[in-house]
Amino acid sequence: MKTHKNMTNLEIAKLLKAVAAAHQVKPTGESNERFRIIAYERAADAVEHATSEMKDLWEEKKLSEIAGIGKTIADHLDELFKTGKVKHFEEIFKCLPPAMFELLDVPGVGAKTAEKLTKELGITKAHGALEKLHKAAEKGRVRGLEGFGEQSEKEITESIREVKERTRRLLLPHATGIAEDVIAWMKRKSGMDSIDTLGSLRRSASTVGDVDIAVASNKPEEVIRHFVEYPKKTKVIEAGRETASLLLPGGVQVDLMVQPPDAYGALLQHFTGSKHHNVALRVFALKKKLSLSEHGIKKGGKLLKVSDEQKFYKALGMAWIPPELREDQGEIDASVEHKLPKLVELKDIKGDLHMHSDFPSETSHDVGVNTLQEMAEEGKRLGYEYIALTEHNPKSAESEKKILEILREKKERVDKLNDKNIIKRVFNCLEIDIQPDGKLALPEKSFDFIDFGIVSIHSSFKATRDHQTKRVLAALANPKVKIFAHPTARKLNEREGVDFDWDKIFEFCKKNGKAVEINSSPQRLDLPDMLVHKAVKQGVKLTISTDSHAKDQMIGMRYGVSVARRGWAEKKNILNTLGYLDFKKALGVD
DNA sequence: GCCGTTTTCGGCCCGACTGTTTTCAGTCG
Repeated sequence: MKTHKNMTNLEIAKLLKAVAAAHQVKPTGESNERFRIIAYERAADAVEHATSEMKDLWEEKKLSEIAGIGKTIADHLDELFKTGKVKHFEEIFKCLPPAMFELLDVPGVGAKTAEKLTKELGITKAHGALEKLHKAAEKGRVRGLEGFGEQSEKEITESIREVKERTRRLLLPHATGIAEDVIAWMKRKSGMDSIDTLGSLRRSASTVGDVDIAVASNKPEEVIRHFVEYPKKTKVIEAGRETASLLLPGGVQVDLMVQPPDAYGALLQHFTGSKHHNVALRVFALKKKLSLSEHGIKKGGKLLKVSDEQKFYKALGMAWIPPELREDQGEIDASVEHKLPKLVELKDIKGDLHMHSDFPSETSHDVGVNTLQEMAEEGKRLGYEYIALTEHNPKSAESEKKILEILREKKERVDKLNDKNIIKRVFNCLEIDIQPDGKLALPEKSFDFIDFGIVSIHSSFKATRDHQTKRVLAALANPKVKIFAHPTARKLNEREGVDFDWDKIFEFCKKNGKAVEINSSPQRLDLPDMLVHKAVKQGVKLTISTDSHAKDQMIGMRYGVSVARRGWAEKKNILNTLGYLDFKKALGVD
């Protein structure tokens, strides 16, 4: 494992996973070995999902604040950031081929298998390790090894191909669409008491791997027979008595699980996850001498079947936990103490504050496809009291005179639109670029022509955390700027978000009455849920908006609401749940 | 190696599947 001083969270996570794997392969014989492995895996997981870069936390001496990182690993990371290496880790990796850690990415290959393969096949270097194993398996050199056979060789070949072509994770709306279509097909058949999504889809995570669906029925064979007839399938992967899997175009896998109604609650709970939630829940249950599984709740060796989820949680002495919260972020304690948040709902939303009409504002970014009026009418249809039209700012290359003309023209058109009283208010706004130096891409006089501005980053994603933080704070300081839009600027499956000092940004927003946006567009879902949770804890006001470039995208508000819910947001945390007058007052606009 | 309203020592989730084996280890979610 190569290490250096500026390792990213992803690289550090991989390093910690490698340490765990090394311990599995080279047991020291100590009795706590098993748990040390688990501890390193947990730490790797925590680093991978942290909302700040470890290096930044290290500079602030806050490494141990991450759950799963104790004194020992914090010390190792301290050494890593100071010297670029960790002596203790190097000692552990000694005599192990670097190639083995690359093979861990292959599904079905764990530490033991990886080590055996690299040793037996003479693959040592990390670079190109996957290709070498792939070739060896294709040539039939794996089947002869002890503990391997034709089956496992085939498995390896297929898994590596899968890794190479790994279809990216599905975006939430895409996965939702697929699930809704499958569910509609299933409902054409009678004999099903309930049907629900499972897994990350049911928890409304931003991206989804497989689409998993649960059915309650006393006739599992019939349900499965109907399922495998799903017209859009490209292949039936497997069809057993209680489970079946289909492959859909684009490599999307849909799994179905069927249980009788009297055991459905345990099934639903178990396969909704998350893994971390379930582990924490079982630890909690053990203290009450209860053992949990997908089959039900065991007490003194006796299995209690559970028909619905409410009963499942009630049997543990807790309130039902909304799926969005099941990430082991404190929801179990909150549930026990009956302090779960009352999560915001779609019907609470009173307006959409980020959208683009076809008004020609001479921008260098995309314009929308619908007129100002069409956007307002769609807002009315969705039951909103207000919307904000936030076209991108005109190109800075235009003369100031031209820019002011464009903005005067837009203001007139919005004024006229407001005279028609389609909804209570159409706010005349702009989405303004935050330039690399923190200046806004708009002449000062322009601000007289708008009700308020939302600001966002569309370039210069790479810079130090300190620089990026100052950049945004400078932009937010403008009194007409009210909302920080798609804050991290991440694009799911495409680019990581910008690294900020969130404590500073949130503190500034709270103090100065600036709101932070949860952008609902499928590729963004930005602010990410973990940071929403942080913002909620710090008392920062949020908005949920769609960033629609066409009126039919405005329906996507539900996905932003999902993100808010995953971040523990209640109605009171979201500014655009307020009625028109209260909203105006809260945002400080006329 | 981590962690703490039953513990600063002594615990640490549960079950299924798979392939290669004669009774189980490794991996996964």
